[in-house]
Amino acid sequence: MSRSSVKIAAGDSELRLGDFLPYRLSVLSNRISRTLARLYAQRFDLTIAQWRVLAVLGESPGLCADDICRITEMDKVTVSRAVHALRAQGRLERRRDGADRRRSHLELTVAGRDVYGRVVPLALELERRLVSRLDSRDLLEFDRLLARLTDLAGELSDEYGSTAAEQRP
Amino acid sequence: MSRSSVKIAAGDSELRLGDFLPYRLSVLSNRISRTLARLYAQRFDLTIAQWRVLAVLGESPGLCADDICRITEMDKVTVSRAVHALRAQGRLERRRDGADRRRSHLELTVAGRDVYGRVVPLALELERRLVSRLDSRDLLEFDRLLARLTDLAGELSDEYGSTAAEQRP
DNA sequence: TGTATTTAGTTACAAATGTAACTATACTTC
DNA sequence: GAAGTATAGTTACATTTGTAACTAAATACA
Repeated sequence: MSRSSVKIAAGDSELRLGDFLPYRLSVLSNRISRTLARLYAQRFDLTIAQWRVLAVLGESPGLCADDICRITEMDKVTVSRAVHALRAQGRLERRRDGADRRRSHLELTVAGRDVYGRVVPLALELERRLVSRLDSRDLLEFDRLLARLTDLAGELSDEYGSTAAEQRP
Repeated sequence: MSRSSVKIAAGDSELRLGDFLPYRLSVLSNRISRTLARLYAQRFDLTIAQWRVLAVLGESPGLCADDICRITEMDKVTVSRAVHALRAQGRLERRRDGADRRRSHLELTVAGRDVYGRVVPLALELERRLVSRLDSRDLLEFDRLLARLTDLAGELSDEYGSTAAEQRP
């Protein structure tokens, strides 16, 4: 098992992959994402990216692709492709902005809202099943720490991104 | 910002992507993974998969590819490719098992151990910088909940997975 | 003006990843 | 010990995904 009960960052100079936080987060996130992806793909013919675009537009109709990029942290190519796919499926429409004609406002069609209405309960159910076995105090705590770490990871990403930019040929 | 302080699974039937646990975990994991991937790629010409193989073998020399699959939760194709790349880079050698000749035991070369020795401190440093701003009680708590959720996510994945396609090995 | 820069979004290409089929060896059981 | 099954690992193909270059429109500014 583990060297000690404090697995993360034990001040050690050796590494155990199984205790390494980035790795452990990736395993958790992948397990959940794979499960969801299977659900979306099998029942609704949606990828994760398409689902996210659908989710954002279901919540906030009329956003443009760039808004979705910022909100979801997906890059613009990913969003562009998801939007195209959803348009091809007749689940989304776009309407050019009158003032800025580079921009298009995106909205779910009736079919899009229908899928949205069917996916959301399943997604929430999966989330509920995942967390229902934590007591509410733990859940609240996890929620808080997750938010905090996400902020910290953002800062860290900025630091490393700018300083390590050209260390190697 | 959020509807309430308890963001996750508030018993609601509406979904806010920004509060949705699978999404939030994915954002956190991706922020960290991107940062690390950049680090590994720029300074050591390593992908995440290659790094993981390196990490496992640095910790436990002589494992075979299949052991690495089980330990890392990567699939065998991913591992096979990472092993090939590391061999091509002269960072890893394999030695056929005498008793079972389908199997090869994998070991880092001198060059491999050298890279390993240089990556580990950077990886640990990144982890340490990430968590150093949580107090140790919070960290311990996060550690515990992360492990718990990962177990639960495994169970959930099995449940959802078994309904349609294949079982997990 | 008009020229340069920025921004929204797309296209084209390259790298990575998953699925499935395949090879080779080992194991089981009759 | 032959025939069928299981396992380790690879190859081939299809999808997905990221990177970079591009188009078109808007903005800055000289």
